[in-house]
Amino acid sequence: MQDEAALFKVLGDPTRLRLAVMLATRGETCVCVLAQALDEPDFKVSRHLSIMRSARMVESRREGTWMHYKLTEPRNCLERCLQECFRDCLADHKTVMADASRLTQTTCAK
Amino acid sequence: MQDEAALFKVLGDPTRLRLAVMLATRGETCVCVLAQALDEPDFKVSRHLSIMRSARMVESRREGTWMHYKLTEPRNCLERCLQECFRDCLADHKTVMADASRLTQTTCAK
DNA sequence: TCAATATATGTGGTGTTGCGCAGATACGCA
DNA sequence: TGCGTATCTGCGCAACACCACATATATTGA
Repeated sequence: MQDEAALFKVLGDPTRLRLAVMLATRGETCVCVLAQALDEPDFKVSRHLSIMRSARMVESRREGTWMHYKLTEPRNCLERCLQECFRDCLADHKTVMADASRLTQTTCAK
Repeated sequence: MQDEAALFKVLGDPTRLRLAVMLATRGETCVCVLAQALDEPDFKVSRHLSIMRSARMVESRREGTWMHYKLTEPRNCLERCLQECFRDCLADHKTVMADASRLTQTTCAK
């Protein structure tokens, strides 16, 4: 049960929950875009993403200097359920909408 | 988003997650039964239940010296989704099964 | 009123978490 | 090789979380 609780624990921080919903609705996204969306310093976003990665909730892909993050494929019922949750219950949340609208660019500068 | 994260945070502790699943599958249950099922001291179970109640995740009903707890009716999409999660994804978890089998009585002594 | 039972809470100790800052690292390009 | 941009990490601090123990409260029934 430790592992399952750990998943919830990761989502128990507002910044990480916003990131999770963002990735669920947008798919793979790079750190600079996420930081702009959330209006938080990049080191903070980066640190939370690394916590999420430790829990295998997200995975990263490097492309030049940019790091792209996405949700991992759900590997069991619980992970599937939680991702549905992000999309079905949280995507239209006020804060999430504000995060999305804060984006002036949909991808990082090339 | 604070509120939503707070919900996840409550579930981010193994003891509370076990309690949540227990209540989801058994319905209203009294503290002594929960403590026996989880094989944890009653003051610990009681304390975690009170944390869950602060988050309005459970509600209590007194009957004599006993306190019965149950999950609150879900009040939005997220709460509904999480309760489905308890029943559909976590009810057959090894730990939860062990909790259930540890019960020699299905209700507290009368 | 008093004892017994069930449940809740105050307390202190210890470990964990989130934060901002500063500095480190990684990569691309000149 | 050296610079600039993007990202990550070490650190110290303050706040919080969980635990076990002891004590308090609530209720019933003698």
